[in-house]
Amino acid sequence: MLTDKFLLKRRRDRLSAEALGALEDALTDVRVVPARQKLVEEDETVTLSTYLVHGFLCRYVDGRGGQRQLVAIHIPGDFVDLHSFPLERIDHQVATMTDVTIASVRHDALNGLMARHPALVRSLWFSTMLDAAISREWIFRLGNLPAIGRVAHFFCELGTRLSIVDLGEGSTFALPLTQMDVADACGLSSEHVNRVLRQLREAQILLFADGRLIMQDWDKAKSIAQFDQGYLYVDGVTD
Amino acid sequence: MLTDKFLLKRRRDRLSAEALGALEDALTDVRVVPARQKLVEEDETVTLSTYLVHGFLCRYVDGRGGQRQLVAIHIPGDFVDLHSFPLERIDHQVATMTDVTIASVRHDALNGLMARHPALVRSLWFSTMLDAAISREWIFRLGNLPAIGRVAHFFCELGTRLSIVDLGEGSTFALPLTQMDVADACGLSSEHVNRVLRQLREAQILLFADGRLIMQDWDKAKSIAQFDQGYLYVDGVTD
DNA sequence: CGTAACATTGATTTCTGTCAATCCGAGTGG
DNA sequence: CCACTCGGATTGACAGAAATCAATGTTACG
Repeated sequence: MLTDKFLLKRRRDRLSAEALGALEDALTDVRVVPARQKLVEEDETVTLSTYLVHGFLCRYVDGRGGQRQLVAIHIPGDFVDLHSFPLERIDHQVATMTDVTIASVRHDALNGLMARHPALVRSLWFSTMLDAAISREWIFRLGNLPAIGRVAHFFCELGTRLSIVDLGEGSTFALPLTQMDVADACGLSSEHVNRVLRQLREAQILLFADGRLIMQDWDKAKSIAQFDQGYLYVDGVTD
Repeated sequence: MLTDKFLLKRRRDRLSAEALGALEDALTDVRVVPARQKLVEEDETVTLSTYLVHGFLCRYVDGRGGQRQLVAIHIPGDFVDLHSFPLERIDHQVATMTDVTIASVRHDALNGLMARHPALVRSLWFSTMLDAAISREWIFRLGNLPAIGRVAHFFCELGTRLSIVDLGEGSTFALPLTQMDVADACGLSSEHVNRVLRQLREAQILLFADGRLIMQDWDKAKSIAQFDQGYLYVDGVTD
């Protein structure tokens, strides 16, 4: 099922099998898109939303000087731009980071779906609020953490999110991003990210290379990152 | 009416008079709270949401070192923590910045309201998505702008938002924040904010003193801030 | 084999934080 | 009415973090 990972461990059980089935059926136009392609342009009026089945996707804002600020990273199970459903227009770019498999839902189909399955409204709204909670944490990361903390926080978040949807084995995660991507997410230069990654590697905290993230010491990483997964709203975890 | 400013110039007309009236009626417990009080604590389970009638309010995350990172500022007409309705728990603190007048809506009342007025769902969801769009812009501000740009961007945003709800006269806005508040929002030290404010003042771009913001040169301010109000979703403005 | 994208390292500059001191205005209490 | 205090604003000197600039290395791939 395409929606296997949708809200996994995040109150997924509040959705009836029927509602989930209806959502699954509304997902059409499953397709593969190659890495590094723009999917949606800023200011576009949007009439459908994208659900990510496989691969990594990002949303970003372009600065004047050609810099790029990532505002979100999406992993399988995420609705990428569901916020465009209430907003109707999008204020940033959406692009693939790796080869991805995506599916689409037409906004008019969503309207019908929600009318028939009221519980779905809450789940979809909740899903967009999860993204918002993650955005807030990114604000904290950028505003309050030094470079090493930002990078550690970024990887703590992604490791945790990947675990939630059962991607990764133990502390090893497939994460085929470049150091430039990490830099764009953390508001740092790629050179500095490189230096920080060396520090983290030498301190045996985490290893990021060859498109793989290995969390060697979660406790130390969380401490440096001031990371607390509460904002990810995992079932049963308040922490 | 309490809800006079709710979604003003933001598709407010999509709400019928009945729906808006029902929302107004659901707002109870109108009260005044003094400046610098916590309203909601992190990790609290929340059963009601706060609507801001008058004054300024903020949401923030505490860092380990006692630093404070603002993640949102709210002005009259904003639902402060409507996101707690789908999330049910809150992952940050809510506090007043000035004396405020607030009203509350019980979440169970919202459920009933939404059942009777389906259009209200979209409006409330939209309102939380506006907050999310602002969060994304804060990420851009913190990740990509130098100090002077961050401060200018912060004031461009607040000036624009205050204009939208008809607060402020011309380019003058009552904005009774401290330099420390600005620092906490922009991820800077208060000393540096002070220096940056002097630069902006000497360049005749903007003036922030005595609880008042005066935008002297919007164009220059927007340019330094790389500010584009598209993300505020003002009716008819795509810009 | 050559090229291009990405990673790595070093030298230097720039920006911003920290520390320390002073200033100012609004209240407060004697 | 005036000294006092306190929170906030201001300024300067200095230290530290991260950007920038410049090379070099490495790998994958056509």
